[in-house]
Amino acid sequence: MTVRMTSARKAILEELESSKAHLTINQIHERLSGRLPSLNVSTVYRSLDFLSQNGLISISDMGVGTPVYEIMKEETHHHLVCSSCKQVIELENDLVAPFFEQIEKEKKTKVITNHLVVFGICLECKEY
Amino acid sequence: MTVRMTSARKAILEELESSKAHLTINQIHERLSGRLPSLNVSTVYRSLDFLSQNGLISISDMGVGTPVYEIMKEETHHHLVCSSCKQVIELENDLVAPFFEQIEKEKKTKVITNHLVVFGICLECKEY
DNA sequence: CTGAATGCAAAGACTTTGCATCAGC
DNA sequence: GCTGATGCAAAGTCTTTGCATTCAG
Repeated sequence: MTVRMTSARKAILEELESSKAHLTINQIHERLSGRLPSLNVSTVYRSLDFLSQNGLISISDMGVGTPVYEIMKEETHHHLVCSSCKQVIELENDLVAPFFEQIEKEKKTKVITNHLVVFGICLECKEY
Repeated sequence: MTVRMTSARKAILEELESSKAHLTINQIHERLSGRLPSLNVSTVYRSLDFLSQNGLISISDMGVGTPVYEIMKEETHHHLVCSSCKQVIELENDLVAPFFEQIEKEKKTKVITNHLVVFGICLECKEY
């Protein structure tokens, strides 16, 4: 079974790559409908399945109801999402890596959370 | 607008309390259909909304496709889910608390992740 | 009593699937 | 040219909603 890099898959990867964002299925479909007017939602579903199965993209739940998809990078990256204003704050790897190492050591597991999401209340929202 | 502790809401809370588990909407509905045969799924949806809005239960994504619901406890609790065999391993609070404290200090936020889920590969699955 | 919560059925949204056609390789 | 991927439409699943009825306070 040979794998084909089709225009749909390529377009999805490019969109996720260039936008560097977490996108929902519908956002991906909308954004691509300019370039690929006949692109069907079912193809987006199938392509996202394919790409995540093959480790090219990752899936996270950021608390918006549906999963979001993003390009899989070498570097892990992590976010703090404000439960109140939904703002996304970056958590530097230096902050998270020691925690993961600790888990791996104590639990003898390999952590593969490529994108950790922690929920909280941001500074601005705390003040009101 | 007065709040009513109805039999549906009470039954859901009791079920989550006694099972001490993460249950999906359907699991909750099934488990209660013995006690409340006429309980409708739509009531389960509405009740879970209500209970989570009011901080009595929490919602997490454990990677099973649908969210799971559980009783909100004073103590936070955290899990490592094996992406391969789906086994759930507890992460002691002692392991996680310092990490959250670090985030709160550096980001000046309040972390309210009551149930952190980290994905990984467990010891057994690593060996095969 | 009163109005919030429920049951029911219907609508809506989201996701998957079968099959003929298309297009990478 | 093969065969995997796509488009389309239809089916399936999950979730929400309107409305009459029920029941908690």
